[in-house]
Amino acid sequence: MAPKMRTRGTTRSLQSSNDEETKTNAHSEDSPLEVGQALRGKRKASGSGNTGKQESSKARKSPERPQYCHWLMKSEPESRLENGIDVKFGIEDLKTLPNQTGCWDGVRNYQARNFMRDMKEGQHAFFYHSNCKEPGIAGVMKIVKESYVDHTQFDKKDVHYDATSKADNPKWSMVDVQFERMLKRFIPLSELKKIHLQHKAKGGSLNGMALFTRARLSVQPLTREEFEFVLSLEDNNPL
DNA sequence: GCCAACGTTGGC
DNA sequence: GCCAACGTTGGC
Repeated sequence: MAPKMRTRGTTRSLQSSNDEETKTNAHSEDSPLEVGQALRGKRKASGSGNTGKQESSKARKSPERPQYCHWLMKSEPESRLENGIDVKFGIEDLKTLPNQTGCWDGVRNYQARNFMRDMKEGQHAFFYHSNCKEPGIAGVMKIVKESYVDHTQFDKKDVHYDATSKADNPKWSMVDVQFERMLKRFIPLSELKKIHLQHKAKGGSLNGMALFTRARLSVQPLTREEFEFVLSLEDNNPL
């Protein structure tokens, strides 16, 4: 493996992939849940799901979560220490890994985790730079391995070690991502925000973009329309 | 199951 | 560095 670095909290870190456990498959049934669609308003107390277990109640019957096939994943491109460890991991760092591929570990938020569990091989995700001088979308990556157990949850030395997660029932998952390309130009959050506001007022593709409606989620879904709209901005002049 | 306290995210 | 937004925890 390789280096490892992490991003904050829910965001991720990475290391080269390799699978040790390819078969682990986290997915299992344990499913997830929460949220997805539900969350509408504010978080309802019941939590959204939360902990892996409780959702059981049957409340949710439907395995029906809307099927998304495009994603946005946040990571911090600038150095920042968390428990003495640098969590920096920008798109340039991903390019540096063997095969330009790494595992997106360190996600410790159930909604974000569940979105990763929904990811399918071959789908695309934007690499978003957060908590930095110029936040925004830097490039595109591809999901190259579907969700499996995030080993960092059991590593006491890791920033995202989770003492509450048991080996026989791991809480956290990760996927492997491969760098695909940089955007032709960096699309800053400020520009996306202006467009979002316009679209909210008069209609448009970025009307309900999760980046604004669920700002703190580090792994979020995009509709095809949103994904394509963002890509179309590459050829425009900055707003 | 409710909800106040607490912790984290992440823009600014 | 500040702090608003919001997810999580835990008492009751």
